[in-house]
Amino acid sequence: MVRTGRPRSFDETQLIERAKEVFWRRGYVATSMRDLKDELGVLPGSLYGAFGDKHALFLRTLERYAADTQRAAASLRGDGSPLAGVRKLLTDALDAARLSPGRGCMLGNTATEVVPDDEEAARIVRRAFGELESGLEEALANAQRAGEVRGDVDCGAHARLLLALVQGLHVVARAEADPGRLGDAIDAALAGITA
Amino acid sequence: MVRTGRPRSFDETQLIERAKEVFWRRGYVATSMRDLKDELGVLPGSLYGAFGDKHALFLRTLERYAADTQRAAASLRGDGSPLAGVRKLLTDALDAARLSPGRGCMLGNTATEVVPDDEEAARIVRRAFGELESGLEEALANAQRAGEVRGDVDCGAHARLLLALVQGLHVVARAEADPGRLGDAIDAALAGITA
DNA sequence: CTTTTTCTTGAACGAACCGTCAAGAAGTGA
DNA sequence: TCACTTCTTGACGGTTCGTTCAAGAAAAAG
Repeated sequence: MVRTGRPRSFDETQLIERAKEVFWRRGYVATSMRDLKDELGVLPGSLYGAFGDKHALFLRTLERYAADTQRAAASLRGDGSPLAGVRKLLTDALDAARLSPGRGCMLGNTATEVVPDDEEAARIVRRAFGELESGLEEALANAQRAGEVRGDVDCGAHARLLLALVQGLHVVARAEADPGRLGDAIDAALAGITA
Repeated sequence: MVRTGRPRSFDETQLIERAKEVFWRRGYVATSMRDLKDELGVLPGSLYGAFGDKHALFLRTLERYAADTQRAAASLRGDGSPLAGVRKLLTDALDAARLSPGRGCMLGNTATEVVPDDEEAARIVRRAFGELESGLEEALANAQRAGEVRGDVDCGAHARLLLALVQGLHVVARAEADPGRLGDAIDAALAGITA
């Protein structure tokens, strides 16, 4: 069956990408449908027709963000020094916080702002955090096998530490006049486990 | 000059304390003046008369929260094992997250939600984070002198690590089904520096 | 072409928002 | 008691919120 009727004037995927930027920067509650209309250049009727309502659109953008995070976690399994990969994930997070202050990590923002009142958003965030944690744990275990990390280190516990550290860096960097000052916190976290 | 006119029917300090709970739990934007009216049992006219507007009342509650945090940071300078004090501060944070899920740390919540658009709130959060950081650094230095922490540890860097860890624990705990699982992240953070 | 279907447009809706205000209540000072 | 001051009360205004909808536009199907 071929699809009939007037075609969409916008690309849905691209629209979600741009809506993601808005929700990421401003948060769920503070972003109004008027904001989205202005920033996306799409009138309310079309937005509601394509996505349902504000909450559904938000979940779509959050899922997209989570998918990006999953890709970053998966790249930890790539080749090269596992420990260097872990360090890169941490410094990338801090660099992002330095370059785009006031944006943070959308998963952390969502955990803080909407998770208490939104079980669907909670599931997405929980899964993304879980993937990040297990990706870090695997990478640390690989680094351990490669002799980059001391043998007595609890990789699971350290993965949780690093996950919390990433989220904490995003939070603290927002209030810091010079977020670069936090770089040595990453060194400190890794100094304790390197062989 | 003695104060004339009808006296307040409520205790201002107590009201700020209760308003703090509401803002802490729900955040700034999501808390309406109607919510405050209902939870505090004080009508709008009195609230505006006593505090000015919603933003001013919020800053009062944030300052109170920051003062509590400062007290916690100051208690790190108390007697007893400095390292044990540091550990207690971390485990207390996690316990709070376990006992009151969906509340987090009001400083971190504010850093995420309102700091990008509110320089006054930013100053309060920045100062509180600074006090926490320097309190942790002092405690670590004391622990180092007492031989509880290895001599080659950079106490400033590790203080920043622990500050970010506390904030990160609050964030990650919100999405975690069993926040207690994060306890070993604290162990991991301290295992790397103990003598 | 006509019909049918889908999308776009932008005005409009009820609800909720923050903040105000006039009237009454409850104190102090003389 | 009578002024005077301050606080309380709750209705109200102007704005913004998320959402809907009727009318017109643009494509496919026959």
